[in-house]
Amino acid sequence: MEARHLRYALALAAHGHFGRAAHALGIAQPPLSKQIADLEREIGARLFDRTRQGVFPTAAGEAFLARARRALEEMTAATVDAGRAARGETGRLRLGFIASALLDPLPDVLGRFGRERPDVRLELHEMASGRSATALIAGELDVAVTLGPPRGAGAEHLVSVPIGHDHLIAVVSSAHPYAGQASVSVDQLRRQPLIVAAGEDEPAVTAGLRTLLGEDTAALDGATVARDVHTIIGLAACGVGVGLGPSRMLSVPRPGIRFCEVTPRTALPDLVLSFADRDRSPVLSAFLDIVRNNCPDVGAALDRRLGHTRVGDSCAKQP
Amino acid sequence: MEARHLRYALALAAHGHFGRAAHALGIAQPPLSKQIADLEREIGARLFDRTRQGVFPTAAGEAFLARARRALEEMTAATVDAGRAARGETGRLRLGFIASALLDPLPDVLGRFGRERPDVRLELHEMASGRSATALIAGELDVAVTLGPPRGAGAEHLVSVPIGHDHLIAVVSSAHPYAGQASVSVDQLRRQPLIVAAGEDEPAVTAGLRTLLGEDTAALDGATVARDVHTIIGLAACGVGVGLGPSRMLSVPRPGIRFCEVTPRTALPDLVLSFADRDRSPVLSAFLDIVRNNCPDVGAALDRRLGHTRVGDSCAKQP
DNA sequence: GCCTGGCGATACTTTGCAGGTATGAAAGGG
DNA sequence: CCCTTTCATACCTGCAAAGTATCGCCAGGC
Repeated sequence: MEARHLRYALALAAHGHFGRAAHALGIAQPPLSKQIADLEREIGARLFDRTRQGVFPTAAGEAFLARARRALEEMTAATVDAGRAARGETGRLRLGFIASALLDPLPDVLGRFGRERPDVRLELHEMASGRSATALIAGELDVAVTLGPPRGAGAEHLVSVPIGHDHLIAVVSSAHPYAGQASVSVDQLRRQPLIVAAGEDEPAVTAGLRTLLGEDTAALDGATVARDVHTIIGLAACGVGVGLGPSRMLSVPRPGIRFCEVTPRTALPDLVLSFADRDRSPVLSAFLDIVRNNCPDVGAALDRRLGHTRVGDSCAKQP
Repeated sequence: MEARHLRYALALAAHGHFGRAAHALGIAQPPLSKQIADLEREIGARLFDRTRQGVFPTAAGEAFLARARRALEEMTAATVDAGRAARGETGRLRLGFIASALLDPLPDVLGRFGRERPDVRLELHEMASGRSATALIAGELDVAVTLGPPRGAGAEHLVSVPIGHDHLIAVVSSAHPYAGQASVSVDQLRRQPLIVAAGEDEPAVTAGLRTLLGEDTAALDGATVARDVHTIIGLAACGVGVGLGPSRMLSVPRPGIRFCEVTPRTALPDLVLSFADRDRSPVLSAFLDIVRNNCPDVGAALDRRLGHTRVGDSCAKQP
């Protein structure tokens, strides 16, 4: 049975007349008679009563037509849904991100994306950079925002572009001795309990801190390890010690705390956006477009990485 | 788009390999490639990613395949449903019947029918014979059980067979003077208030009573008209008068009442089953089969009426 | 590095069937 | 009783689906 048979049967039922139904279908009457006859033979039951007063569906015909209508609806919906998915209007985007990214670039990007693509399901997974990288390589994520570019087995199949620079700053309670200072030195830091958000899953940050503090591993090893920047700020506000985190923290001012620069100024690993280089998903491409529009320099970096293979070509029509 | 395209796309997705999918479909590989290419061109989007590791649906492909699966399911369901409807396993039977038919033939017939055809929706409409007849002619009923064969415009297109004979009996309260009698005479009836269930919608019964009681129209005109036999019995039990009704009433014995024959014995119009002679609905034919099996003489009458045009031929396969 | 094998795409041929034209058969209506 | 209407049948044509042969491409192995 072919879709043609369904269309013909529905037209015949709608017009109640072979000649008019055939005309509406743009074919002659005999082919319609034959197709209906073929259909009835295949079904093994008469679907239409041919009377002088017109052609009417039998009970079997009514049952058939109800299903036929739904089948054709599904078929047109298949085309529509596929088109929407191809244009990235529907689908899913699994994003892994480091918590601090929620401070600066993500709110804008996710807001725009949600507004532009309301029917795309955004799956947001806050995780450390190392876990994002492995999940991305394993195909469990579509995009990742990490501190520093992903490393390790499989990372060569990822495209990574920096989407934000950062340097280290300190945060202390307003009551802290350093609270009035514009900046704190490395020596001052060594003399205080530290609060950092750098475990084994954030190798780039850990390495940066180690370089800054020199061989004095004691200061770092004794530091309180927080899971994210909000915890750093919270602990610092309690006076537990000096919090060390990305300058992105400045975007969340809060009473009872003070921020200080760290001298010497210490660059942190870039905030990096990564995705599989084979991934031509239109949803991903829409996401990248938004990231591109959000910060022009990122767009340039993206274009450099992707060369002339524009993401999104996969849904282009043939000439 | 044709159903073929859906089947091919699903096979390709299932096998992840053009060659094997084509083999499973019983065609060669190039036609499959072409059909998939045609489909993708029609949709305007690539549905499958051809990689070294295999052929995988894109996001658009996944959306398409989900709908395609449902469309094909609807199509097979269309065949199945049509077949069941053609065999009379599903559908609807609208039956109009006179209330007294519920005393004798209907309980058996409806019980069997419900057991044999559990998926047929039985629509039961208790109504007077006249209304049944007009509803049947208007196509609002499929079968009718009436007192006497339907008459009037359009009745010639109905097939009617008697399914039960009846004669008039009387019913009185146990306290009634006639209660001890085996039978009551016409003279005795004329001397008592009567209770009958014969209005203008039951012309055959009214005519029968008028013949019995002769020119003394007063007895009949003054009679209480009940809507059904149960009301006749109820009123008679209250001592309101002498109830006159079909002998079928005997099948509902009840304390506090007595039944008496009426002399002379007076035949009532036959209980008649009617349906449109053009109606070849398999559900109707199944219903008639049950009626036929329930009482052999009815079967013979049915066969005589229908001649060699067996009901149910409409769903026979061509040779 | 080159060969080889596997896979999908392409080119060309064949064929089956959808669709067109002409006509027949049956049943109402004037 | 003929004529019209309507669906079915017969036969022909052309397109497109399927088949055959081959190409191009990439990967993996010697």
